[in-house]
Amino acid sequence: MIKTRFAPSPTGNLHIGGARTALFNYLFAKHNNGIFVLRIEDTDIERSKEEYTQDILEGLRWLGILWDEGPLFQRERMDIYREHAYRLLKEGLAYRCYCTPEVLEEKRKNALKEGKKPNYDRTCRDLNMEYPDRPYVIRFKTPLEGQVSFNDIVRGKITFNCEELDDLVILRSDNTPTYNFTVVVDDALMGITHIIRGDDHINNTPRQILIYKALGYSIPEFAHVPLIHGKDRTRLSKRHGATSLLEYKNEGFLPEALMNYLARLGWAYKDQEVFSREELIEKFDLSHVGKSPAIFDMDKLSWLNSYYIKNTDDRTIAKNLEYFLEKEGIAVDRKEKLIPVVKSLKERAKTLKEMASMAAYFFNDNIEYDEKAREKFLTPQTRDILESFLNGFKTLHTLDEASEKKIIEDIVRQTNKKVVDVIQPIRVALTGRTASPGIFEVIDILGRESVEKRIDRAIRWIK
RNA sequence: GGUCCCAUCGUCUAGUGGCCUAGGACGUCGGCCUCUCACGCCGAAAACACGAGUUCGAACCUCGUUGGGACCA
Repeated sequence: MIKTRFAPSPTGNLHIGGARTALFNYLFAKHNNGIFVLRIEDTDIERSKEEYTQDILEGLRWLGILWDEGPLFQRERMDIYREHAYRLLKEGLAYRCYCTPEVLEEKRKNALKEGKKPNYDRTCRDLNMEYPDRPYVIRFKTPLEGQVSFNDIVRGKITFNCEELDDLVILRSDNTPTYNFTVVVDDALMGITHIIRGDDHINNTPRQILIYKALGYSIPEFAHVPLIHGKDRTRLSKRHGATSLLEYKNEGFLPEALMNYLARLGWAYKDQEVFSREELIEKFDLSHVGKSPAIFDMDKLSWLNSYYIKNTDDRTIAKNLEYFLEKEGIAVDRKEKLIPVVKSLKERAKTLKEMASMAAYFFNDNIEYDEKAREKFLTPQTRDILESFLNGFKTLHTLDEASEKKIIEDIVRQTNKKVVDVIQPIRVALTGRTASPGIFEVIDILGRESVEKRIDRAIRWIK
């Protein structure tokens, strides 16, 4: 049974990179009918915050990355780590180190001065006595020589020399375990078979493998996926913009679009660009994950989002639109307008937020005129056009495009103007802007009463 | 600085020794459509980092150089 996990530490929001790591783990597990576990690595009490945990959980739920087990919290498992640390101590695979931070700092400086590596010099490794009254840390006994290598699923064989690794601390003097130790204990105990994580962890892997071996647990498969970079080609961080996945939600992105985008960042399936969740699960594999870092490209995300807006059913979009309209403070009193509005706007909006701002004028007759639009199209010269249109419009028994068109064509003939010159003032009168869906569509959505009210208001405004 | 990793259009990528005159997508530019704005459609520019080798043949294999990144300090 395949088992993967996503193990963020709640020291920050869930960002794009973390979300993609989670996604790959989720897709790989689902593709193989396996289990996806969520584990919160909150051992760093200083920096871990409850709000970050919430952000992570909410972000994953929003994206639809649902976990089968968890969330497990490392803070509740401290005793387990301690037991493991003392077990290694008892078995002679770890040792007590009494060196104080000051001494260590001194040693590090000296080593550096002599041009040596600033590794711990293993003074306490072969100490055969205990000092019951002195504080100590527990260090792992790293083999003095030999190599550790592993077969990374995405990168192939990676080898490290043991001399490069020093005797890392597994339990601090305050009795708290360290990162490289807790991950191993947890992954082993939870039966994780495939560890898919960012390649910033490659350097940790050999130490972890050594710990697996010392503990007598079987070693999982590793797959290190490249990090996501910002435009400046460095690791994605706060200064690259969105710090939380939920900001994308608030900006009006569809979770399906973001998931699709994230999946294609570092992974490809031939020439295919658009994937539903089901298709991703069906087609995802680690062998087509790339090795080089990918740069986050807002333009492409934007394109995918508009694609998904166009191709998602109207009711779903309408529900979202309503949410965004209300968030912008626009009361949606006439809900029956929602679907028609979506129909005409889904081709034009790149995000739901943008759609809401384009939809605002449909829901309130007291529209605001865009300044430039007003100056250009609501003038004494266009008043006649508006009046003619209003008069003609009032005589209509039924509202249909053909007869509305006829009114406009008549005005065109009488005034000797171009169609566009007649329509634009009407458009501004009805929407307040120079750009909108087709004028007959707008009239249809607005309905007789609103149209007359708005044209009339524009005429009075000119006077 | 040490260790490890990486390298195809601006960006995401296809490519696993002959199918490559290097394909697709976003973006850019040009055109068509058109009541505005979009959508859509058509077209264009745009890449195998460099140098050696292996081979009949290399984007693909090997080595080196250069560049980039991550981790540790």
